[in-house]
Amino acid sequence: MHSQTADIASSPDAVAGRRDRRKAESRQRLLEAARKLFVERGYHGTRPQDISRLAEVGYGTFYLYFADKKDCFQAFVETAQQEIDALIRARLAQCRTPAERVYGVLEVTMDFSHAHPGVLKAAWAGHQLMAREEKRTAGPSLFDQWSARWAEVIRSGQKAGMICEDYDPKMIGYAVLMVAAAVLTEAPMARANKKKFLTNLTHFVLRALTAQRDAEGFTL
Amino acid sequence: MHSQTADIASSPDAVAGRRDRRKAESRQRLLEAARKLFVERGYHGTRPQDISRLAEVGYGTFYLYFADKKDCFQAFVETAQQEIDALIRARLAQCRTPAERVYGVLEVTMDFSHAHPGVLKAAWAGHQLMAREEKRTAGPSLFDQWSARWAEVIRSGQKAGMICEDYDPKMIGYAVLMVAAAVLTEAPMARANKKKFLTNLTHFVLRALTAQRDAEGFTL
Amino acid sequence: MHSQTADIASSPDAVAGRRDRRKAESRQRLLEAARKLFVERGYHGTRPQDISRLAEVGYGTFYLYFADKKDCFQAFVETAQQEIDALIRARLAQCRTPAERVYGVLEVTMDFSHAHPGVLKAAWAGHQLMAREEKRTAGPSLFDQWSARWAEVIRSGQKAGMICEDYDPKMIGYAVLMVAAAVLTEAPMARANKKKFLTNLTHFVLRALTAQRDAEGFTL
Amino acid sequence: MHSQTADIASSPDAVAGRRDRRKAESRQRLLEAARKLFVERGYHGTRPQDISRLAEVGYGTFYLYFADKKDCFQAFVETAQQEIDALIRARLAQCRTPAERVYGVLEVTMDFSHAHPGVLKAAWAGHQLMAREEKRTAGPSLFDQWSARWAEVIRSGQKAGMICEDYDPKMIGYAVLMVAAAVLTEAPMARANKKKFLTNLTHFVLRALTAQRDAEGFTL
DNA sequence: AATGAATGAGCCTTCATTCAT
DNA sequence: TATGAATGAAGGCTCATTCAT
Repeated sequence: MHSQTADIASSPDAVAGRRDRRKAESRQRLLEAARKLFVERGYHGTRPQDISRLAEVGYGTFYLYFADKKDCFQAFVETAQQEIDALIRARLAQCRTPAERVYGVLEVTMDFSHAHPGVLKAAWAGHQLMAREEKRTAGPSLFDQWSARWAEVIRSGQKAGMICEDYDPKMIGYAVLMVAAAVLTEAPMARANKKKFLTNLTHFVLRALTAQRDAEGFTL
Repeated sequence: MHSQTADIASSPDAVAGRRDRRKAESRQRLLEAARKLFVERGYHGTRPQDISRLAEVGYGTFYLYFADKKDCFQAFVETAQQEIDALIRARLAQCRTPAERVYGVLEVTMDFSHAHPGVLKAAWAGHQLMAREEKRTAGPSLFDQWSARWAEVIRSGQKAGMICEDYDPKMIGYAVLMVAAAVLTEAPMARANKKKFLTNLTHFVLRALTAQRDAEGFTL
Repeated sequence: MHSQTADIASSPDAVAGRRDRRKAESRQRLLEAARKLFVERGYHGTRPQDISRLAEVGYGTFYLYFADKKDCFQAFVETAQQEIDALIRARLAQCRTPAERVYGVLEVTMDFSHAHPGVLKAAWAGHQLMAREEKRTAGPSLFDQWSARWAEVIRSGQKAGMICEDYDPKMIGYAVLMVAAAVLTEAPMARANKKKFLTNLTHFVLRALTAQRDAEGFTL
Repeated sequence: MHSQTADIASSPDAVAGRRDRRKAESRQRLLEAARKLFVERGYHGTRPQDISRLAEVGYGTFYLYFADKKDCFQAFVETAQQEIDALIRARLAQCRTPAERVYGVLEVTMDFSHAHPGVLKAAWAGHQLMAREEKRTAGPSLFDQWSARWAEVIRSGQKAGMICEDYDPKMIGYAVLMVAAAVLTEAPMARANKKKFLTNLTHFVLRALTAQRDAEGFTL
């Protein structure tokens, strides 16, 4: 019984399989450590060494999985981006009206922000940091993607007659994004009274978007 | 014999005066150089030496006017803050209705942002950077101050019955601030079509704020 | 049961034989990769990992065949040395007069240098590198051996009355060696006009060596 | 009397002058330390730190005077080159016949090599090292320059009928250079019996160059 | 007040080597 | 025999700050 499992376990494929798993584990642990530290101390306050130590691997191991510190940070940003993105997509799939969508996205974002405090903030701030220092930012940023998605929501809302037609979708998409970003800047009031904050923001956005007669007195 | 040479050169007061002017000049030049560099290269990309060189003073001179690099950065932030603040105050003094105020603030902010590209963005981003690294941030941040001011605008608008009464002024103040911040994040669309961008944002905020019957269909 | 499977596969001897061949193969491939890389990038520019990868064996395999990087380098040097040595010996066996020997050696060296560009140069330069860093250089260097061989050629030429008797064989052996080294330093002119370069050098050395009346006018 | 000298000493120009002297001193000490260490331990065995420590300046000071380690090494090479160059020029100015020139150059080189053991060798070996790693080698190498100079000597000797006309000056210049290089490779025999070594080499080169009937028996 | 050479702790990164599989 | 993930000492270099002048 020992020899049998041993034979199976020691086949080249099995060895490679175990190695791959080990490898994936290391990367995962480094990424988790990186997230924790980047969030707590920011990009410049975090050394590759610190990440390695927290991940309980050697210093050099860091560079087996990331080309350099920047690469690791970008991996962190992308991971956070994908996580929240998946959540938002899932939520949006259940929403029909623009109102539901707005509320849904804000809620998901806020929930994520509470479950993983500082992550989105760090990812966002750091992303801008990177943007200046080098141009190798592959693809459109988190910011741009979400902005574009909001623009799309607005465009379809306009077609359905539910959103003011005089809006430029891209510009207003950007504005909505900024309001949503209020959630992740971690204003003290947001932590203290989540539900109320969420309701206020949602009303704010929906009233801003909803097609209706403008109140008298604000001709520009 | 001392008085004699002094007479020839200038009176003690005049000497002191010139010294002060010279001193003020050095500080001023350092501050201008700092602004340029912090905006162009960011906090971490700017060395005290760079600032000194651009200001055409000795390296050591930097430390005659600033305790350290951070101190200099904070001076830059405060200066930018005061400049825009003065402009906003002046503009608000001419506005009566909330609508005017909103439009006015957005316009002033945008004009400043175009006149001094990157300054507000750098000041804001850098401020957040500082906030994490040390707690010695004197006084409330640029962000907090403006947020409070918007809250005040909203509160008074509510009293006048022009702004929805169900809003929490602080929370919505924060939301409006975020939209205003869209102006200074330098979205490409903002530069390309300033007037349109401004109009869109203003409409957005005003519709969000204005007290009126909610459209049917967005019960939360 | 063991013998059975063995029979099906192959006899123990055949297995061992294949293993040896495999082993020799790995070493051979590592050595070839090492030569290529040491020549292209030099000692310090070549990592054991690079050699392993080019040889298409695992990183650890390198250390099954070489104690360390230095050991591998020395193996490369020795191999190159043996190769050219064998060629020179073969050529010398056909030469009778010192003139023939000189020309023969220069030609062989040059041919080798063209067939394997950079190898002798790298071996020579690297050898000197090693010499400083550690004293464990086993045996006399390539340089010393050849120098000694030239000394021998000269000594025998002097006995035959064909080479100036006032020369110290070792010193002049060294001088001839340096001229021969010109061949492997890869001067641009050597590549461009091989035949002419070779003729010039050979004449140079032979005239220098040949016993004859000195021209008037160069009393030292 | 004190105030007077103080006034003179403290004038801005005097301060600047003292600073410049101090600065030049630091560079000089770094360069001397660098030479000592590069010669003793070679390029890869010498760390900027070591150089700084030996020069008794801070680690960072090194980088005030050299862009990087390579730059420092090149400065060392150039310095050595200029020193020996000046000596050779001075000597050549006194020589009339090619014979004198050859002997003169060999003697100067050897004297320098004895006075500064290892310097030329290190400079030469290191120069080749650099050549592979980067192409920013400004201007022609030590090697190329000297080779060209010998070529010139040979060309003029040919015109005067003192050097065989069938030689290609550049190729033979290269050959002579190699023989001269024998001096700086520090063969053991060179140290032991300087005068004899020098005489042997000089005879060797002069016989090689001198125009005369070739001995019978070495048609190529 | 002004200067700029000097400083050295600390950063990011590499690579020869090991060892569990 | 073969593997390749893991290691961490060591390397080159930067930069905020000081201090003698």
